[in-house]
Amino acid sequence: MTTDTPAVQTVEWLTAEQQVHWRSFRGGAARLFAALEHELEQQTGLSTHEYEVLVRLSEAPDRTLRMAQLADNLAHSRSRLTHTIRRMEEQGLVARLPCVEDARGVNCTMTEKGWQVLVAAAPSHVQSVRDHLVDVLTPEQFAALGDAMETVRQHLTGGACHVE
Amino acid sequence: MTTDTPAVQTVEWLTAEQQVHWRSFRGGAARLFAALEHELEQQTGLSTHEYEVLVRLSEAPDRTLRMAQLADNLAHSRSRLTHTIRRMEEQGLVARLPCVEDARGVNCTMTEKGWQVLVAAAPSHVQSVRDHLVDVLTPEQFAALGDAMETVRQHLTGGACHVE
DNA sequence: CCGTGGTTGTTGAACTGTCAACCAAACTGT
DNA sequence: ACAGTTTGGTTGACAGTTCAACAACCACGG
Repeated sequence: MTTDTPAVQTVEWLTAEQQVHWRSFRGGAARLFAALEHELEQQTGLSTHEYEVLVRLSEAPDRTLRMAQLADNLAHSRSRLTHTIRRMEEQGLVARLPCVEDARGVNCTMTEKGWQVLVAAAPSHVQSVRDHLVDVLTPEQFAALGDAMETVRQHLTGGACHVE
Repeated sequence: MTTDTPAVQTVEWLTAEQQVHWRSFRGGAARLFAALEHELEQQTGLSTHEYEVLVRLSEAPDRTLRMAQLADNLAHSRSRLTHTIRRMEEQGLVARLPCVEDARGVNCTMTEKGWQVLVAAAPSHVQSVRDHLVDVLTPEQFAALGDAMETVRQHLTGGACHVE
């Protein structure tokens, strides 16, 4: 944006080429995530959010994480996570335990059933990711995609973190 | 789950490197879209879905599209679009008219108010896209991102590509 | 020790999206 | 002409998300 132009348009618009790329990105990402969500749901009964919860827990020490850490990992709001975990607890996939060091805290851990469900779900999900993303691109394209989005992610989480 | 999980399955897992890229992509895209959604909502009161509806209509002949075309453009379900359009109609942003050629059809058109709202919203949204995506990457990175996701999109839509 | 302010997590209401059922109009084949 | 099928769009119930308010707890300075 220019400093002192009182012109009608102080905004720097996207070039035609940039707009094409932006729309490809938005449209492609939306369709990709929708397809993955749909296939995971059909094949395993899990939503991608539930799946991600199980993945994070499976990688944590004692397969346990504080609610806040889990929320940060997933970039979900606290309340959203509370609701998700309550539903998963009802299904027996996870359990909540009070946190010893901090009485405010809640430790979320995955149950044996949760582990089984994850192990059963992972193969088909990985296959979906390969089918619709990894194997569709050249290794160089896929690596470039990952690198670019890592830059975007770090910029969003490092720099001026918006309110909320 | 980690890639060196005992592979009982015959599934081809992601390599460690692929997994890093996949997670960067998923995490970066999720945070990016969340940030854009949040900023657009704060600055203009529109959701990104409503914004996209207005964009598509603004580009169509007579600023009018059939419901099904709009739904396909946005990759939204019919019922979702019906709900969205009903809400936007209540806000006076769009209007629905019966379709002459096909009595089943409904033409959705944007009102003058809808146009004004879009014109007012576009600059800040474009700026958000620049701030969090376009200007964070090199032009080459951004172009590669767009190209890769265009490939993904075409693969998912069966190669049938209507220009967005 | 008390109070103030920040953090952690939950709750319930309002909103948005999903899914299946549905109606009406258009095509299809006989 | 007409039953059967397909397409276009809507509806209502349900599931998931957001938002603001809240309760409980920590941490730090009088």
